[in-house]
Amino acid sequence: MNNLLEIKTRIAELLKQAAEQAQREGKLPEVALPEISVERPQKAENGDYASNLPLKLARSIGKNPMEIAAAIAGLIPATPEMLSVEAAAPGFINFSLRPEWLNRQVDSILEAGDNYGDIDIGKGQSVQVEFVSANPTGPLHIGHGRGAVLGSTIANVLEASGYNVEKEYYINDAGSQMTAFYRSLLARYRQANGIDVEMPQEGYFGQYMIDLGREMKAEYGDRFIHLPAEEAESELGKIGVTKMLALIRSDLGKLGVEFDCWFSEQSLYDNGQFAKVTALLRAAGHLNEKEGATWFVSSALGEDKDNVVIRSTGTSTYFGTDIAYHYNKFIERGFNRVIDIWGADHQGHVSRMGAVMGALGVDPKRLRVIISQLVTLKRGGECVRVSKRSGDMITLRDVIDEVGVDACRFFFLARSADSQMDFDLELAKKESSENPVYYVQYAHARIASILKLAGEEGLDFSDGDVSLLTGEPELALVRLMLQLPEIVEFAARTLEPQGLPHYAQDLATSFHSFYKLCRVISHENSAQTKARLKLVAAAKVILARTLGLMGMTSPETM
RNA sequence: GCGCCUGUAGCUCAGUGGAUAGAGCAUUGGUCUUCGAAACCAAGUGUCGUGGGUUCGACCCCCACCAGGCGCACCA
Repeated sequence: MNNLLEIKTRIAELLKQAAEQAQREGKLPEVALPEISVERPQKAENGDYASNLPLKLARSIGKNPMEIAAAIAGLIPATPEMLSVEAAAPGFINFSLRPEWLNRQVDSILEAGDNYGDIDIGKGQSVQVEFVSANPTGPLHIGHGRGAVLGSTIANVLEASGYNVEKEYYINDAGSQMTAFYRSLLARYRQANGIDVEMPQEGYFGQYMIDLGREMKAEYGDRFIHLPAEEAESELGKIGVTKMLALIRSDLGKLGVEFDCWFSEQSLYDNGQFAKVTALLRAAGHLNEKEGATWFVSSALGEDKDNVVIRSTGTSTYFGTDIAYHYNKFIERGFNRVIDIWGADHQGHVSRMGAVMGALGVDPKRLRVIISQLVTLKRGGECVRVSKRSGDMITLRDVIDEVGVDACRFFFLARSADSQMDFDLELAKKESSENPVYYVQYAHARIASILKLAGEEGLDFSDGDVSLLTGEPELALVRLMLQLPEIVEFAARTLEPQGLPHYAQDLATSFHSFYKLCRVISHENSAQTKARLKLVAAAKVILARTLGLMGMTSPETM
């Protein structure tokens, strides 16, 4: 038994066996047992784990929960790791771990090293996490940053949970927004060449397009001026998209986000996959023709209405290609699970994708769409615009430069994807410089500094005896460190990683508090010094792992 | 009008149907001759939007309403 995740399962088994034994012995009536939940009490005085099984049973048994609790608790055998099993009002059974078991785990943590926290709920299943996927029509804004941080962290957590993870960026390099981008670029390029032309109405008016037009002129001169518009658009467009993607890739790199695969929407047409999928759907009766367009009959699958997949002009809609894209994900590439992270403006798209799963014969549970709510950027309470369609904007890069990568990541992660958030630049800078981002990193740097000192003094603590770690601050820190696998498990199961930053803060608090109360390197007590150095080294492992999962750095000095 | 999300401390936000609802910021008081004071310790603040319901027990589940956001295209 090497971590608390296993202990939790073990406790549930013990409870089940004890309850069944009580029933056999006639101490409890024979009723079906409810699902046994084992939780972590909020108050330390209630032990390390608790179960509400007696409270749940009281319903069907019609007995006082405390009596049930006492009956069950009395039948739970002694185990090497458990100090006590107690019935507690109003009907809990509380479990406390032995200090001598707890402190021994410090050695396990050191042994596991960077792998501590790994669990195996994924069992090698393949899962694709697709996120950001912004049109390559301009720089990323703060909202994309939120999706990027969320997606990369979810990918990290799934990886740590035993999944085989692939991170993908879907490049919308086809469709009407790209056409608008091409036309805008041609207009700006012509303007850069001194030709007085108007921007297309649906165009991208940001300053970056003017810059891009000038850049094209600087690099290619008037090469595209004399081409027919269509040809110029396409030639310029190809180069422009490449440049935009490079920009996006570098912005994401700055945020610490990298992808395994950049998947082109256009490729779905080029390799015939779109045609293949529409043929399949048509054969299965999911498509019909109406008003000159081809519709997906989602109303037959429980949706409010049908949706166009191929316009009367013959081009596919976003929805249409997304069907082919998901066919590709599930059928062609065979991912066991797919997680799509979309912005709030794609909300309406979610339920019809569910219908698509049905039409493709794929279990809808294999697709999970996470909607990350809007981010409004503020500066001292004033709204700042982030739209790339019009005018000046603050880009993701600007925010990272101003606030810092680690602070950005921490801020995004601490909030649930479901809540829309105000990102106040002033507040973010202020809070991050004082707390909680640097607070956590400071704990790591402090530990690094202690270990450095130990090294300078030639202290070898590899033979440290962790059983000496019996003080309350020491054990409190150990208890918290051992929770990492549970934090990872929860995040992986719910795909909500906001537990990580909160856990990181708790760890830091526990460490700082320990540090204040317990002198680590002491010349009077070499055995205690060695034991505490082990504890501190293990705390460093846990902090670094937690920060690593969040995609944050673990500084040795600050 | 319909759908999704949100409403918790002055502010920004956590909160797996359970035991006295939490953290940071801000505010107020203490702590540095010893390993990093970017730290520690202590104090205070809540009709958990409102009203019903389910339950032994609800911030959490259900219904209605109020407020804010986002969708509801042959845009993406």
